[in-house]
Parts: sequence; C-alpha cells; structure tokens
Amino acid sequence: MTPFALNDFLPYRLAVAASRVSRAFERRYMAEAGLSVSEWRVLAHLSQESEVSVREIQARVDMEKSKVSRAATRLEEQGLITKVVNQTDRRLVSLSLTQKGHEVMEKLIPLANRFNADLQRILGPESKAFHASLDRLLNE
Amino acid sequence: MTPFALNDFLPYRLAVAASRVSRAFERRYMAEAGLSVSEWRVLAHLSQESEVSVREIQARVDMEKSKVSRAATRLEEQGLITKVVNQTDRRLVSLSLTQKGHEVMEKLIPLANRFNADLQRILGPESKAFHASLDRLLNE
DNA sequence: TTGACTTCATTGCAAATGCAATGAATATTT
DNA sequence: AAATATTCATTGCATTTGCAATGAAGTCAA
Repeated sequence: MTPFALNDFLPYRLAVAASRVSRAFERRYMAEAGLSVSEWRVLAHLSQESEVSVREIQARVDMEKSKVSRAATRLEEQGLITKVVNQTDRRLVSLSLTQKGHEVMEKLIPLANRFNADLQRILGPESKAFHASLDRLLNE
Repeated sequence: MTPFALNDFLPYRLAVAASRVSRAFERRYMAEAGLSVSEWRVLAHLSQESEVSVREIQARVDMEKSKVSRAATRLEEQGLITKVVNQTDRRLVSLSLTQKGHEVMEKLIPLANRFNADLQRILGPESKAFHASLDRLLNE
C-alpha cells in the first residue's frame, strides 16, 4: 500500500489544532457568557464597526450568511444586539450592539486578548512567522 | 470600547485556515469518492494499521468516538471497511479495509500526498517551522 | 414604466455533530 | 463467586451546519 502519514498531513494537523484552540477558548470564556464561537465572531466584528449588515459580516468574519443570520437571531434573543431594517436599502439589516452587548464585550475582550497572548507565548519567537504562514495559506 | 482585532486573533485565523484547507481537500478529492473528511480520517488510519478498534482510532485520529462509530458505519455501508467483533475482547470492534477499501485508498493516497506537497510549497521554506509551531500548539 | 436581473436575509430540510445514556463485556474488589 | 466498577461501541436527542429555495427590495435596460 502506498504510504500515507496522517500525522504529517497538513489539513489534518491544522484541523486538530484549530478545533482544540477554539474549543478551549469557547469552554474557558464563551460558555459562561452563554455564547458560541459563531456568536462571538459576530460580536467581535460589531465591536469594531457599528451598524453592519449581515452580508458585510459574512465577508469580514468568514461565515456562511445563514450562519451569520442565525447567530444574529440568537444574539438578539439574548438582548446583545439589535436588528433594524436599513432605511436607505430595505434589503439590508443593520446589526449593532445594545448597551448590554457593549457591557458583555467590555468583559470578554480583555479575556480574549489574554487568551491570544497566551497562545503567542506558547508559540514563542516563531509566533510572527506562524502568522505569516497562515497568511500564505489564506491568500493562496 | 476596549480594542479587539479579530484579524489578529489566533483561534479565528486558525479556524479559517483549517476550514478552508479541509474544505478544498474535501471538494477536490473526497467528494467524488463519496467520502467526508471524517471517513477519510478513519480510512487513513486503517491504511497504516489494520485491525484497529474504534477506541484506538478515536485516540489516534482525534475524533469523538461517536463520530468514529458513525463514520465506520457509513464506510461499511459503502463496502470499504469491515467491522468484526474482536474475539479475545468482545467489547471491541475490529475495523479493517476491504479489498475495495484498499483499492480506493490506493487511488486517494497519491492525491492526498500531492495536495499536501502543494501546501508545503505554498508555505515555502517556512513549512518546517510551521509544523513545529503546530506541534507546540498541540502539545501545550 | 415595465420587465428581467441581481442582491439580501431568512427559512426548510437533510445531514452531521456533541454529549449523555444505554447495554454489553471485561476487570476488580470483597 | 458475587457484587461492583470500568471499558467499549452504539444510539437518542437536541443543536448546528451547509446548501438550495424563497420572497422581498433594489438595479438596470429597453
């Protein structure tokens, strides 16, 4: 049989690393806030730009539009964001953080930044090169 | 609002890279073989060691046991593997490739190796360092 | 302006997932 | 040996997902 080493197979290693890291983040910080990673992504984007449409988030946050839409619905149910039909183009739905949403993010962002810093520390001096490699994979 | 840059957040970047790479692999090669990534993982492990239990695969291939179990069921339905109760320990189920399973892998493995080589090429000389960083993330 | 296209967001549906619970088989303890 | 605990694979259930289909709103061209 032609040899094959799953352990050197990049798609596999990448998938395992990604899911472990995401899961750790989710369990450590998101779970107690009652948030999933999908919801976190939407919130994260909204904390940078306010009044964003589903479509825009879909592109910037790299999620299927239906995934964004449903995450937004759940976030609205939790009172963290608001969905309003855009009045200049009524196809669009403007999402924005509520007061409560801001408060939640005010707590979560420092945790996320710390979590990220921990990862950078684990990577050590290679951290920068690692990011550069991710860039190459993402832009190919 | 405390600043947060999703684009520098490693869990996010890793997740995006992993899902794009896996998806590309799945669509380019697995789809036409009628296989999902989960099923591929199981097959990949079976091509290295024959007669392996679900539990063993679960550990080596980093998948939930129910996921392994269901992937195995689907593979059996496709005639690619065999499930037999282990006679020395009847709790275990021994999975192994059928003749057809071997044939399929004989075709897929070269494709997978090529796909992997392409990725290494994209990464260029940093490729080795990238793998080393993945190791660090996985062993922390 | 009317009609054909395109762009948005949501939803229906089938499939996949994670987790807990089940039940069967083996190990361990008393 | 009997009772208890552990290990293993599967399954039930609720949830999430991806994709296609829908319908509403806007754009463009004749």
